[in-house]
Amino acid sequence: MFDIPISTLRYYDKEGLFPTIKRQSGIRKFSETEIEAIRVIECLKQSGLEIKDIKQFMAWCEEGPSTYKSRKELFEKRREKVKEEIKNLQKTLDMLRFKCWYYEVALEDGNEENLNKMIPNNLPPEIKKIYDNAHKDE
Amino acid sequence: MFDIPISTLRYYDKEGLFPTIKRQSGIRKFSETEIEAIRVIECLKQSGLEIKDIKQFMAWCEEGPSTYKSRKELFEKRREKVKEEIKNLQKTLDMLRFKCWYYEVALEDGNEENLNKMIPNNLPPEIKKIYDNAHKDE
DNA sequence: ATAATACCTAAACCTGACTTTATGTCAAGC
DNA sequence: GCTTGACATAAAGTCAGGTTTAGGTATTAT
Repeated sequence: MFDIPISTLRYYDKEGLFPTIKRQSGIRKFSETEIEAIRVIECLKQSGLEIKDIKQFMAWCEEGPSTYKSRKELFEKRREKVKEEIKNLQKTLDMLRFKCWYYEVALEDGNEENLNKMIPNNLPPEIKKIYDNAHKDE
Repeated sequence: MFDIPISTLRYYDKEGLFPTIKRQSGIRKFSETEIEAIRVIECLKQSGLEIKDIKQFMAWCEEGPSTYKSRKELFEKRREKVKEEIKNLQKTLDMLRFKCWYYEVALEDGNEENLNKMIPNNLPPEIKKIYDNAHKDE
C-alpha cells in the first residue's frame, strides 16, 4: 500500500511512531489511525524532520488538545521549510536545464570553444535567464 | 563563499571530485575550474546523485568530447528526477497546508469533533482540494 | 502431525557523507 | 632560531536511518 518495507515499519514502531497500535496475540494491527500516521510520517520526513522529532509530534497527539498550538506551529515551520526547499530545487533545476543545453550544443559543435566564448554574457536570452538564476548567490 | 567546511572540501578532493586541482608546495589552489566544479557538485548532490557518481561525471569531463553524450544524458536524467521531486514536495506542501488549517480549526474549537465530521467529504472546497491532493495515491 | 509461512524481538550490521583526531610540514613574523 | 598558524595526511569516529541476522512463536496448508 505504501511501499514501505516491513523492517521499516517495525523500526518506526520501535522508535515510538505508532504509540497507540494494537496487537492481536503479539501481532501488530494497523488501523486507520496508523494508516494516517504513516501518511503524516512520510510527509514530515519529506519536510526534513528527523524521526525523533516525528516521535515528539506523535506524543503531542497522545497528550490531547493542550498541544494543538505546538502541533500547529510545527506544521507551519515545516511548511516554510518545504517552500524554501522547492525554491532551492527550482534553482537546481535551472542549473540542470542549463547543463542540458550546454551539452546539446557541445555535442553539435564537437567542442566547447564557442560555448566558452558565450559564457556568461553572450548566451541566448532564455538560456541567460536560467544561467543567471543557477549562478546567483543568496 | 559557498559556506562549505574545509573538511568537506578536503573530503571531496580525496573522493576525486577535483581531478585537476593544482597545488603550490602541497597547498590546494582553487581556481575558477574548481569554483564551477563546486557549483556542479552542489547541484548534482541536490538532485540526489551520490558522491561516487559525481566523481564519475568529473572523470568524464577529463576524458574530453567523447563523453559529451554521457554527460548530457546524466543531466537529462537528473532534470527529470528533480522535476519529480518538486512534484512530490508540492504534494507534501498540500498535506502541510491541510494540517495547518486543521490545527487552526482545532485550536478555535478546542477539540477535533467537528473536524472529524468534515473529513473527507464536508471540507470547505479549497481545503478539500489540498486534502485530496495530499491523500491521493499514484 | 508436520511443514511451510508469517509474524515477533533484540542486537549487530550497513551505508553515505562527513567530521574529528593525531601527527606532520612549511612559510612568515618576532 | 623559534614559535605560530595554516595547511597537509591517514585513519578512526559519528550520525541518521534503516536492514539483516539469529533465534523463537503462532497460524495455515497438506
